[in-house]
Amino acid sequence: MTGDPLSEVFGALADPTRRAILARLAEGEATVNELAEPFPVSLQAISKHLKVLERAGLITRGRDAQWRPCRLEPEPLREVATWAEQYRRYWEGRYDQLDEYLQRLQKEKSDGQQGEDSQRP
Amino acid sequence: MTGDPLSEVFGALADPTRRAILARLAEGEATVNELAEPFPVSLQAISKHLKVLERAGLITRGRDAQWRPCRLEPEPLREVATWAEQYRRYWEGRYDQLDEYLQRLQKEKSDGQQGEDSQRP
DNA sequence: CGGTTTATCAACCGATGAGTTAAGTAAAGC
DNA sequence: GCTTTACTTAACTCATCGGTTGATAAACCG
Repeated sequence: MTGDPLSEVFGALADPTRRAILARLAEGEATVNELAEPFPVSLQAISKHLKVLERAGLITRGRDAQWRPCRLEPEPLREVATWAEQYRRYWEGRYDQLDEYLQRLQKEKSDGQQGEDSQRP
Repeated sequence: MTGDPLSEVFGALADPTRRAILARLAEGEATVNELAEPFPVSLQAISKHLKVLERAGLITRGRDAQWRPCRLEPEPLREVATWAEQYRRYWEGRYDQLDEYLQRLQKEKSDGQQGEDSQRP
């Protein structure tokens, strides 16, 4: 994605196969073949998905002989939850004082319309 | 993205510009020009971002003369939060009985290794 | 009316994504 | 030591993404 960690994570999650892999890993470690088994794509495709998940920090991979067990790394998911929670008051339809203030300020700006070094050429 | 709603939402969120637009909209409705102002890209680029956000259900657009005020639509964000919350017990390091059972089952499978109609050719 | 402001649509471009097949690496097993 | 098993890397295809410029639509303003 764009490079920043959160974009990397969201980008990794924007694929149902990868989300399914995470769901599977929530049941415990698994090898690449085990992870690939349910999907109608090549093992190489899964290998790529795993690399994406790894880059995003969503999984880590160990070594056990020729197997490469994958493990769920939940920290980025916590960050996603935290990020989304910021908006909780919006989906709960509740707005605290600051929000109301900001909304009122916003409204006045679109009515009164002046000040604020805007981009008038 | 792949078509399913959640992928659409995650895909929309996988861009810092679009997340910044959402953050701005959390302060209240805004027009396209207002949203574009902070960014070093063309208005058309922002218009495209808005279309992506709209397709994902993250914003709606009204009509006020020649202006098209954008509004934050928090429902998909709630779904994101809910989705991520599924993994809460993992980042809290706590596992309930079912999880332990699944993990044990998983471990036994990788040790004992038989039964389970797997993909042996 | 003509011009300005606000925003979208269309065509293009380079980069990236998700998939493929084919070849390469690495450890185990006989 | 050769084969098998597990997985990765490489090279390619094709679609989509994020950005651009240029043209267009629609509503207001004088």
